[in-house]
Amino acid sequence: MNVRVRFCPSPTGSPHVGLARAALYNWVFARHAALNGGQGTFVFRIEDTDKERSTEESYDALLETLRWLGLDWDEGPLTGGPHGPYRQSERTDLYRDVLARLADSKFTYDCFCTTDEVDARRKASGSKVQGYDGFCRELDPEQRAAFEAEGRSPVVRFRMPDGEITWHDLVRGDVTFQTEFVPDFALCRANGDPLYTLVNPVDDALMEVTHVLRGEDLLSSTPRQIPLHRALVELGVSKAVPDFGHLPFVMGEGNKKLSKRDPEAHLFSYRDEGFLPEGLLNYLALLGWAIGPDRDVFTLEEMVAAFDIKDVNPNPARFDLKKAEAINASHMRLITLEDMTERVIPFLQRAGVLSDPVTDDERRLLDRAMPLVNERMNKLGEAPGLLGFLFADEESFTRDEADVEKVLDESGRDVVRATREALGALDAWDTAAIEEALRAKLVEELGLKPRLAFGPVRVAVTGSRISPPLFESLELLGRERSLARLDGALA
RNA sequence: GCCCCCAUCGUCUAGCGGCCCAGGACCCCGCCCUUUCACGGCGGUAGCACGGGUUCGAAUCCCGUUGGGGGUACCA
Repeated sequence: MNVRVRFCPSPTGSPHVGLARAALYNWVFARHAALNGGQGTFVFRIEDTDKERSTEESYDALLETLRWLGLDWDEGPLTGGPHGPYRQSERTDLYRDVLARLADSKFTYDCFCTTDEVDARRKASGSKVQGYDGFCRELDPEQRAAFEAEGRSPVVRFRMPDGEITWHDLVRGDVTFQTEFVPDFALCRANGDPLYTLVNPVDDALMEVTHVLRGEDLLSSTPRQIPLHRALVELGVSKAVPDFGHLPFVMGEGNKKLSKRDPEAHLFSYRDEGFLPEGLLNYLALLGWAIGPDRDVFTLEEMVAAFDIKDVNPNPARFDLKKAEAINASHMRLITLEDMTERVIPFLQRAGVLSDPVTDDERRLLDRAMPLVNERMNKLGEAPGLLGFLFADEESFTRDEADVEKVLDESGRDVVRATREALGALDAWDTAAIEEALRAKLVEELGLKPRLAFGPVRVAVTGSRISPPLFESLELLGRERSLARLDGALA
């Protein structure tokens, strides 16, 4: 099967997770189609016809989103392709041409009505149907001249056919609309600017898109787009009407469609917190699709092999941060230690834990420390909190105030004093020796429970009650610095 | 208002007429492991929205009700 799908966001605002899920499903659908000798093409198109709202910043963010997720596009911005340009703002001539051909064949007509006039007529007639009433459908030359004499310029409307529009939705099955409820819609503004209603189907036609997989919010625009596609086929602009599949919404906390306003929605916040792209992708995939009855962690490749649009669940899914984090955590355990080390470095640099570039000493210490923390992290962003104490010099090292208060009270300080004494007398400085010395001193000699014995030492040395294993940490910190930290805790 | 979509544990889902007094995952709660925190292991609570059909048999098919969501622009 020859499949051409597209991802066509408009560059307004910050990319959100619903967008990423749509990109993922389209991408996977294309890659799956290419698996058994078929062809699958993933087209990336920018819908920036709304000059008011589109921004260059948002355009860049869209590119960055796909790059970060690792969803490569076969045709689109930067890479180009046979159906370019891929930004609608650069395709105006194409739309003008199609518009002219549609008008010549009477698929469209000029409409001079104002919104107020349409509303007034609807009120007068008592019609339940919202939207345009077709008033200008058959304007004669005199009426037209009269409107123009008033200084009005027309919008272009599509002439909706009578009857019903039915399509077999790839995720929902048959969907039917009576066209009496789908009024003639505007394709282009009075000032000549083409609208989404025109450019989206026209580009899908021109770019030979075979399958339109998009959000459910566009379900009700499909009965308008199908007749337009049919018109384009009739005019020879395209060969076929694409198939449609409407993906379920991604909902937020309040059971509302996740919007760009919701903080939960912002894709980059996940990246910045240290989600792995493969972890987020895996979670997003789960919002409407399952790889099997008792499995929910998988790789992109596995998803490509198993994905079928027919298996996509039509009901809306709620975004659950806890589950997203859990899935991400599973992927953290799937990557190698070396890989995780590389990925964690930018987070440590941003937090000021490591220099940029990383020095040789830092690198050596990091390589020794990573095995202590790699299974303790669920997100890359947790690294600075876990490892910071190892890299901090004594001036910048700080302890968590609440932890100090809780653990380093009088008895805690006694423990630290005893520790200082035991470790100060220690010859060898390795994990085994340190553990042996501390157990002998604190547990056996002083009779402390391990929990009470090591807690104060942990806070004294790492600055927190939560840290990598203590004895290993002491070894990595080194004798001098460890003793200095113990002294510092007593000062 | 009108049109359309949706309906299995709190959440994401498996289930496409008998294998289901419904399986997995997250969350939550116990227990084990344990120098903290995580990891890991074991166990537990919890669901087919409701009402009619169809059928020998319904979570699965049909109709209705209720509930939720979206659309209703010279936005996308």
